[in-house]
Amino acid sequence: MRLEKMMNNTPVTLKFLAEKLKMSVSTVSKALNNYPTINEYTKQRVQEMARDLHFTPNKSAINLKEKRSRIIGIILPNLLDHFFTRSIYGVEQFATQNGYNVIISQSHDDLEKEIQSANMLLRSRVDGLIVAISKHTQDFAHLDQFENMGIPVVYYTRNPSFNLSCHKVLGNTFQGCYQATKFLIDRGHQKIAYLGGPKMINFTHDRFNGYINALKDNQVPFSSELVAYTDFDKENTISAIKNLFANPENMPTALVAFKEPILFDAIKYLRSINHPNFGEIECIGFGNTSFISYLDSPPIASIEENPESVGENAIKLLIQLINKEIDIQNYQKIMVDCKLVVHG
Amino acid sequence: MRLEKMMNNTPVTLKFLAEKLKMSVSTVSKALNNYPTINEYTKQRVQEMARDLHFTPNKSAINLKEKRSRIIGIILPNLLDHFFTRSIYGVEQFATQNGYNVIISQSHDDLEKEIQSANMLLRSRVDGLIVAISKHTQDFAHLDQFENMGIPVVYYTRNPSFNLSCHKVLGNTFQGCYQATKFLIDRGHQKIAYLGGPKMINFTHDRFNGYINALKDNQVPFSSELVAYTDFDKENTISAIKNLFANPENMPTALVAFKEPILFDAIKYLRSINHPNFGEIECIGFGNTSFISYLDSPPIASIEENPESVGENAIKLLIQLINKEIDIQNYQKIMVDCKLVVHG
DNA sequence: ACAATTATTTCAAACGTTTGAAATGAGTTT
DNA sequence: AAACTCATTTCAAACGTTTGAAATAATTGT
Repeated sequence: MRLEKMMNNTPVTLKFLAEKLKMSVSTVSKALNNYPTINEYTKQRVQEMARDLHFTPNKSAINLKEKRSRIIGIILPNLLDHFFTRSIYGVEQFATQNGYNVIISQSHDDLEKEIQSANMLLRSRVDGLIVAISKHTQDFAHLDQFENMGIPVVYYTRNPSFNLSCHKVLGNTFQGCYQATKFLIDRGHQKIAYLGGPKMINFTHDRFNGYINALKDNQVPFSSELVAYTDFDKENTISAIKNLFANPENMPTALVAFKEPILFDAIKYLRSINHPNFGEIECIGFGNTSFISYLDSPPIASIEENPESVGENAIKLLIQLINKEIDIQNYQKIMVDCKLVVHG
Repeated sequence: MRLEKMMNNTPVTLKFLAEKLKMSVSTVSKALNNYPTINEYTKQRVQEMARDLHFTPNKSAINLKEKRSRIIGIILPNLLDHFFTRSIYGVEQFATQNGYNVIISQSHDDLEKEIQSANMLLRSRVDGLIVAISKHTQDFAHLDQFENMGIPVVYYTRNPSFNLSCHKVLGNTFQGCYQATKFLIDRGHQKIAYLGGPKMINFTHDRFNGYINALKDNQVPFSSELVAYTDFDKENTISAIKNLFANPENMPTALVAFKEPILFDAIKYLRSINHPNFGEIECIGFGNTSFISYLDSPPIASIEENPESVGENAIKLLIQLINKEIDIQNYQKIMVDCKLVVHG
């Protein structure tokens, strides 16, 4: 009988179960949902039949009826950056514990694709959205739509710097950079170079401020010669490094870098030119990449951004917003501390 | 007026548009779907109003009516392995081009989680499923459900070795390993060690066969001393390497490894013990990790598995199955060639 | 002016659930 | 035996769409 059903591909619905059991659809529904008004024996019969016939409730129908999907949407630039994949882990963990499923969508740092993803998730009537915006997102109409429909949005990591009226969960990148700089100072460094990231990214400045403040608080003189900026392009990184190490009078003995891949390019270059002090230069970057253990001249430490924790904070906030435990207009800003991991 | 609507949070539906426009719901629906029987002017009015009021069709309702979701499910072990994230890229690309959206779900190599993911996707009535099974998947009931409901499933990369009756898309790991071994032979190596992966993984043997056949075809003598197996545990890799390099009479000059992270552990170990021939040993592993450029003693080449292409082949096959261009029972097996990438 | 044609709009049912209200049935009480 | 409980089941409407058939309106030909 099961086979028949499957052969002609009529899906098993409540109605089908009801006919088989000669009872009404509502009894079947209530039995499966364990309503107290349904007789125990009836429940048993229904549940057994449902199991035997592999009844699978149709989520579309339920969503339609319940006016919610129990789906959380995530939009992020890409899945190749371990920061994001690790953050997803934190989101998923807590989401599934709370009965939510997660749809992940990549923007590939393309605004058009981000808009498409947003529209798709809106049509799917996600109950909430977690988003790390693309590099090029200036206009937020496609994301504002959600709030306009009462669907809460939490921005994480990459977020609209100027626009204060939104929920944010961010790595405390100031604190991370401060800590790293302080660590190097404590190890006796007085000439600490800072290699910053793209100036458009909003936390570039926070990181720089962490560096500056650590110097100041520890009476280490600041020199603008020791600061340079790059992006993720190798050539630019090399020319930035050339500048930093240009003045023999003011030669850095340590380096704090915006992100590990950039740092690796820098280290590689310094070694390739056989820089005289290469062995003594101590480096730290944001990231804590697992590959560090394979490097011959590894950074002395990493600034671990705790992406899982960032993700977890984002989903926790989002669920509170969904449950209206926090008013959607009561905009929150959560900072997640970084941790300095010293490599051994 | 829009604001009112949004304030009391009544979502904009076809019915709402119809009332505003004083026409029937079906006219509105047909106008939005550009039915030829609807008057041009009416279409304009409807579309304008829909735009102004930010009408967003409810996908659940559409899915329910159309009995399909235009969603493809993907289940894979995790997102930290770049093989998988790169393969997703291939899937997404082609899927969105064909009007499908993608839901990604991680099993974390846990059977229980894989079952949950499968059930979730089944309830969501995905139109098709692409899956790389977990390490521990022996029983396939949770995946067979899909085919029983007429939903096609394509297994990719990790797949049930014994069970022939399923659709598969695989990297041609035999060819990849053959090519790598041949490359080393052509460079004059006669003592090529082979470091294999976990024996449970089904393509471990294919790779070994690639190695063996390349030796045979080129009249290089095979020695079982030159073969060892490990898993992803560093300790086991080191003891495997110790065995491979134990006999001074039979010292390898080259090494083919199952996967790059394993190879990196091996290289690291060999250097750490200051192996006398370290500089001459040429290594190749599966993967083509982007970090290779930062290593001091990088592999001479990588076996690029073309994950994007594997993903693309999987989704193409799946869509053909969904469209019934290929019969669901007509099980396909597609092999995607690897490419040897020589590092420069 | 009237039928015949064509263009356009509306009706109504369906998709698979959920759920409060109404109906039924079986005991209990008087 | 009528009235009242209480447990259990069923009814019926609703969620937001789509779509073939039926209805209506507009246009044409005679």
